[in-house]
Amino acid sequence: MFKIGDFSKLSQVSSKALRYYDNIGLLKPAHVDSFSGYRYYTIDQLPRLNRIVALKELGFSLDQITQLLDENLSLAQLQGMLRMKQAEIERQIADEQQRLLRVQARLQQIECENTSSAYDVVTRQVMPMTIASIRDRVPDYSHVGHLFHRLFATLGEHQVQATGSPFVRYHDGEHREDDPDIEACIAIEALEIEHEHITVSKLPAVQIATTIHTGQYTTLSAAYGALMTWIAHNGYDIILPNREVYLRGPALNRSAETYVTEIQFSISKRVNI
Amino acid sequence: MFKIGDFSKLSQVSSKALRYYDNIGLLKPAHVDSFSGYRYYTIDQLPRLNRIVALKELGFSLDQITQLLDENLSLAQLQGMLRMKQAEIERQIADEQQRLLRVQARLQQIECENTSSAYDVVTRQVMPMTIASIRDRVPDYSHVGHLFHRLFATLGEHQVQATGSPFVRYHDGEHREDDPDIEACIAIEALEIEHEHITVSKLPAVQIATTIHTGQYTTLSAAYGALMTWIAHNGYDIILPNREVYLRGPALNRSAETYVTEIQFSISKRVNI
DNA sequence: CTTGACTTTGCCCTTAGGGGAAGGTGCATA
DNA sequence: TATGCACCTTCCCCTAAGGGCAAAGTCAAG
Repeated sequence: MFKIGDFSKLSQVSSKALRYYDNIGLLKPAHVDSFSGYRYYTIDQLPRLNRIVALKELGFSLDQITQLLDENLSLAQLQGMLRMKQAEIERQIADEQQRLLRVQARLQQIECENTSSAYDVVTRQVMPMTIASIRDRVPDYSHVGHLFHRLFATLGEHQVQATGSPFVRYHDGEHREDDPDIEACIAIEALEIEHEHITVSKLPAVQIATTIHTGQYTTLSAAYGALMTWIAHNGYDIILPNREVYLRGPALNRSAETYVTEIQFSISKRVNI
Repeated sequence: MFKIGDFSKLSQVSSKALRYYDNIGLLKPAHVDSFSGYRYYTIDQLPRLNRIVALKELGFSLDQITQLLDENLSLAQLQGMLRMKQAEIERQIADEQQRLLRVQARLQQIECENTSSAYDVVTRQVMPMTIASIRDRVPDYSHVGHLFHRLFATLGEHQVQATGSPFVRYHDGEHREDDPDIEACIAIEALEIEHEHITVSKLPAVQIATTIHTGQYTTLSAAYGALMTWIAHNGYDIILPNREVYLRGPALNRSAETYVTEIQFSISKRVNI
């Protein structure tokens, strides 16, 4: 019979942990003095404690270990749990490696440019939405306002409720100053409209990499650069078209310095063969 | 000005989290209505929130992010934090891979032997200790009792306090039935003794892989087998000598079925070149 | 008998919020 | 203007696996 401290030294498991295991019913002492409350363990309990520690190192929670030990389950069940654990660990490793990649990309960027980027790139989902849009190949970017003008005018005529911020989709494979293929979009309540020049379509939910640009549109290219670099360094592929969301644009008649624009690229994890 | 729900939709950060960030001072709303308590956010806060999310995905804690954002630190400091993070993630990945190895070893064992081993192998430290011992090359294992007899007799003569369980150290590179080189040991309070045939030495703290065998000594080899297999499958190298700790041995005059023995191999992580 | 080492229970603490209750607001509609 | 209804607020409890600390009780040796 060992007191808790001796058993703790023997097994190298803290007495706090031993008490906890007692509380949750994972390892009850062989004897508890009913007067003093002292816990007494025997050497026979060491194998069970060892098993607990071993399973803990495999990554099982104490809850799972309790089940594993008490509901003495079949070999097949144990095998199943191990396989699940295996898959889980593999997923975790992949996550960590992804994280490592991001940290390294950030470090590399600091080393190369000797500056920390003003753009923080984040991945997230965009919700699916129904949009009304006008798509056209226009001479240059200054015509975007015109497209939105036509779009909103038509929606107004039909009394269609727009929601969210207006955005454009760029359908060209690469950046081009001249004759870009632009689609001016706005999310709408889901309903049917018919009108020449206006298309209603549903955009599915997609995973995107996104960054926020604050300031005039003439400096947007820096944000594009940061975003593209990030995507390349973090092992993603771009899926066209990309979106440019005008979170705060010219509509408010405020200074161009206060414009806020979000750039979104739909992405998928690059498959390395 | 967005209410918390709108800002949440915009950023894909839950409003619960936004409130939490407000509480810990990480992201205060641009305006809080003093009457209703409603939080109002502006689009200008999106970059900061984005930065928070980005840093969170790098693995920083909210506490660290608060420091990173508010104590606007130098590029060198940021670089330092990133490097530390990098090292931490690399360590984590190594840990997970170790864990994966263990799970796979366990699965492999089930598949090969179609049974779950009775032996759970655990790694831990043994504390440094001062021991008294008698080392001898004896004809066979049955002489171990004799060695301990001499050891305890001598300690008794000198009134030396023994602590812990007696154990032996096997100095032979491999298992041999005949003429093994055996050292019978017992931990003692640190003091000087001189006596022919008895050695006092200090054992350093070492990392060990250990398992517990319950039952007669004739079946110890199964435990050895399980332990050796585990060590091989988990990428460790053995450092001699190994110890056999008699947690409950013949001294109590109980049935040999109740003997409890711990086998310890000092290990080091195998370097893969 | 005393002393010191050990043990007990109990409470609060840790991360990053999630879930839910009770009650107050804001906006659109009848 | 009254009323829904969706949204917002604070408050409290919960998570996993114990760690730290405090007050009080116990054990064993001298």
